[in-house]
Amino acid sequence: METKAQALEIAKTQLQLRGYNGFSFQDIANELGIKKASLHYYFSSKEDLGLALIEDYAAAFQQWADKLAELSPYEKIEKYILMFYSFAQDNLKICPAGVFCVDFNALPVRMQKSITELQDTQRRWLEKALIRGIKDGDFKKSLKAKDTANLLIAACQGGLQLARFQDNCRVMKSTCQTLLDLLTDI
Amino acid sequence: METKAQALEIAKTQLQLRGYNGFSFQDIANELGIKKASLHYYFSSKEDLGLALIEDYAAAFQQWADKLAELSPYEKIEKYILMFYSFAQDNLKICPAGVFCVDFNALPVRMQKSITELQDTQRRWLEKALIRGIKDGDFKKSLKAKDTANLLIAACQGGLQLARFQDNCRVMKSTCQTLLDLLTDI
DNA sequence: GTCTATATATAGATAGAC
DNA sequence: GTCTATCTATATATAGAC
Repeated sequence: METKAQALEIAKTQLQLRGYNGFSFQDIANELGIKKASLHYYFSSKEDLGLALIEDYAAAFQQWADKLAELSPYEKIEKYILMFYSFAQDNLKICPAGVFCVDFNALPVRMQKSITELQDTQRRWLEKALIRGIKDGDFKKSLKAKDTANLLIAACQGGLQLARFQDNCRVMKSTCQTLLDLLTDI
Repeated sequence: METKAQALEIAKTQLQLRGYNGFSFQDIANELGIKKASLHYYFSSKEDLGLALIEDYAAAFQQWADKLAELSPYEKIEKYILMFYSFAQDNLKICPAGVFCVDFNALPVRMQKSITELQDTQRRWLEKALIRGIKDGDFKKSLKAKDTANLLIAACQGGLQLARFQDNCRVMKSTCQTLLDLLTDI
């Protein structure tokens, strides 16, 4: 399964650097040093590869979230932002959701479903942390958890795009920090 | 110039619905009822079309901004959000910058420059409005104009993506309204 | 300005040998 | 598992007729 895992890693990088239509089996094969036809042994179609990518991201998020179970709501939100920031730090990558959103209407239905599911999972995770955080006083009492979760996601995804345009990953961090300050009572 | 303008309109719609690599000369030609080869009379290459698209957006923004000269800083920001919201209302379109950001690394250099220029223009416009708005008390005194401008752009672009995923344009509006409330002292 | 015809490149995908 | 060879579809792009 070594080759399959390697192929997935390469695909993930390409996806976040050049978009879903911005890389091909050929690109992955080149980097892997095999022929593109060989890749069909692991992924019968590009849709198949696309689904594997999304599942991989979903599994990684689940694993990541499990590790943070003991942290405070505020710390969880901080870590969430840092997870996205680590994308920007790595060659100004943007997030997979931002990538798939663009050609969403042109994607196979199964991929559309898988992506929205992943987004829903993340939004619910944020919302849950925010509900407790608002109650505990980590965040402003006046906030609505649902709207705030959406705003956080938007700031992260939008922040990554700003970083790429401005060729400076710190822009993403300061943008999200500005929001974080606004969410806490000062 | 009628046909050229029509082609640009179709391209703009396709761009915001399916991404830059998500439509072809063929698609435009079909909708226009001509042959794809004929389009090369107006746009010698897809890069040429891409540049025309960006210039078109830039001109539209300039025109839009000029009309708002008399408004208060707060009203300007409100209008800025509404401009993006009108994208979401129209078949859950996302913004051109969000589209081009994804395949940015795969785009011709001239397009990259043109896009970042457009983004810079919008950011400077926001920043200028915010500097006055913060001074006038429209917005919180503690805000930094530059960071706030970035946060607003991120919320708009990210909000459009959320709307598409959640298949609900109002999500974009409530997300930005949540931010707007945070930016004003309440 | 628009057409037909064609060139060229590349994508995703399959068949079958090794 | 990986290869060669091949198929089909589609993209951008050009030449030249009308």
